[in-house]
Amino acid sequence: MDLIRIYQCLCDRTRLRLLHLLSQGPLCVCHFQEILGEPQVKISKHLAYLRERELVQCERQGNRMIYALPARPPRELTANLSCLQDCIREEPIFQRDLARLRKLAPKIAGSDSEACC
Amino acid sequence: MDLIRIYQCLCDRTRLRLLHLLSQGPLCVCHFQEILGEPQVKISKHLAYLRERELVQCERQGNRMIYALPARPPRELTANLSCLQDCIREEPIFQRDLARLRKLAPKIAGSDSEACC
DNA sequence: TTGACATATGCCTACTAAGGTATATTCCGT
DNA sequence: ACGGAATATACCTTAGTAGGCATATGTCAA
Repeated sequence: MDLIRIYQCLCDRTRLRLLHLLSQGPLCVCHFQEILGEPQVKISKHLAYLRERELVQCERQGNRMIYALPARPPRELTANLSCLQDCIREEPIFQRDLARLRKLAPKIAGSDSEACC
Repeated sequence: MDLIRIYQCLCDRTRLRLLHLLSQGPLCVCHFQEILGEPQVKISKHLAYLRERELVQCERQGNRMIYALPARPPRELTANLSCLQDCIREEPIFQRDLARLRKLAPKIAGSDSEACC
């Protein structure tokens, strides 16, 4: 039952924030740190949790790790992420995360080169 | 953040089955036992878990407790339950639960009187 | 009031999870 | 080969969860 793995991932606020950001597109760890304002170890551990349960993928890019939603996510994940979007539309924390993400967007666009952290 | 309470409730298989049945209508504990085929204490504890987090309501009816979804469920709950329905449509256990529920339906209809367990 | 039935609760054990601190790993540039 | 940056992991503590067994509570019927 994959569903349960998914719900387990969804029942932590930090992980919800990570997944929410990821549904806008791939991101590297330092951007998560910057947007969430949480310590590196916390972010890294939650990403590991998501990775082990295959809710996210990652790929090394030089010094950094770029995290993304799976290329072909299972139906249940897609459904739940879109339900999540619906549910949090008005939650301040998620709005704030999104706002911060948009501020970083220009940097990220050119990030093949550097411009990280 | 109510959402997290909801996801916490959703990350156990027994509770998913309970909620799934409840979205068809109210049920008493002994029917859950019969349908799920799980021990009374297990069912009862999971119902208590759901009750404490306000995902279900209950009402005494003589000797029995009738459980139901909240009269006016929060948006997030409705959304997630309908997402759940979507996701499990083809899962055998849930189909089987549903089939068993339908077999009980006649009994339940006349259950104001007795015909329980 | 007693007994039987339906349901809930207490206590125990094993497991998982979250967060923190310290340390390891991996890659880059020099 | 070395130092620094980005990220991951080990280990610890605390707290929450699941399930089982035994027992308690509440309600009815006689």
